[in-house]
Amino acid sequence: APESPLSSAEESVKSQQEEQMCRASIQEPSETSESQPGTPLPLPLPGHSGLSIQEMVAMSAELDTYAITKKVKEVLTDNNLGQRLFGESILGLTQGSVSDLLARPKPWHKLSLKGREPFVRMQLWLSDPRNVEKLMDMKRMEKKAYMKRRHSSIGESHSLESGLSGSDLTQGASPQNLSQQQPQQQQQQPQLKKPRVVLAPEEKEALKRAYQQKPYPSPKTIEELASQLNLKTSTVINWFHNYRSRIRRELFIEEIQAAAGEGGSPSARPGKSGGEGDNSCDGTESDSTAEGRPSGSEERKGFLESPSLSHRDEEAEAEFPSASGTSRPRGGIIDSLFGIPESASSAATAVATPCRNPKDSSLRKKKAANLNNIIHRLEKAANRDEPHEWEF
DNA sequence: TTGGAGTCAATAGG
DNA sequence: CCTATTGACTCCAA
Repeated sequence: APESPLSSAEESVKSQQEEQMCRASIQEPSETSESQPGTPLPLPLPGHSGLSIQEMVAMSAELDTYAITKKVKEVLTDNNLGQRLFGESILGLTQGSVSDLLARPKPWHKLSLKGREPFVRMQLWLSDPRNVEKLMDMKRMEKKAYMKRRHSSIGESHSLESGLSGSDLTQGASPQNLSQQQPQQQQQQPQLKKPRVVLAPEEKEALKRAYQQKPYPSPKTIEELASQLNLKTSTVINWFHNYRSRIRRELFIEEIQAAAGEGGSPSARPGKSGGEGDNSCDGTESDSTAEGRPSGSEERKGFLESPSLSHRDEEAEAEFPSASGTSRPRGGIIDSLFGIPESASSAATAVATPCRNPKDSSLRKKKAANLNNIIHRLEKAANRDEPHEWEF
């Protein structure tokens, strides 16, 4: 299949590390009748023990999320089973979420309890000898139901029996309402559908540039960006939330890959071909970045000092220092971010550190993002009274 | 309130 | 059909 260009060192496909969960010795507080506040998912999960998924998640040993997703993808493709079916019936997630999860699994130690749930379900599914068979059955039933519906005018749903039950209908769909919209709304449908904002490439570029200047823009900056780009403030805010989150995730992935094929030659991200020549940067806005605090009681911010002319690179561009690694779950919490003057107490100092090495800027950019994140928190903490322990 | 984590769900490509 | 991307939302913790 069109898998990655870089063959990550395949670890033994054997991932059978399962069976550590399950009733076993861990005695749970007996009945613990109290129903989980959560557990909205009606997914009964293939029989298996009588534990709830959350209980299993809680006592599960560390799982290799990368190996699990790799195996799941393999099984699904080998059997022509789609993500939608798998997601809705096995994980209780939608197709898009499954795609994301399978393509970019976060390392186990970075996952919250909630985030681990899908992986535990996947592991459980993988260990079920009849997993494929069951899923195929469901697929057949769906098709049958579909055909029926298509034919006869009325189609009622059945509850699918068979061991697994199926999908749920994620409720959700809470009514929206909200705000206005740009001069652009005219839906014939009785329901006003929000048009779903689609940012233009130049808008994304501008946002990325803004992000490099300030990963955590102040409300004022956000306001400025929004008006300059003609976007709603909430859109800009959401964009920053999402971008930060996604950059962070990519860092995790590299962490995993690096761990997998340590020795080696990480090689450089292929990056696509250059593309056009424009790149004159600042085609539209530029300027900005003003934000002058009259009172100046704030900290001073100095972003990149040297304009340099190293701007290019597909994704966006950035010349940031590189720090290696991030954090380890156990052991040294700070095994990284060296190469940077510890004494550096401001974002400007760290971020502005030049780094002559025009290679793999993508990687560097991500690490820079992480660094910025750390810096942001440090500054925030410093601003507060007692910054007990920081954990990166 | 702000930011992070997880997701949803619309939509762009195959 | 299916999968990948991504703006927006919900829930939660600080």
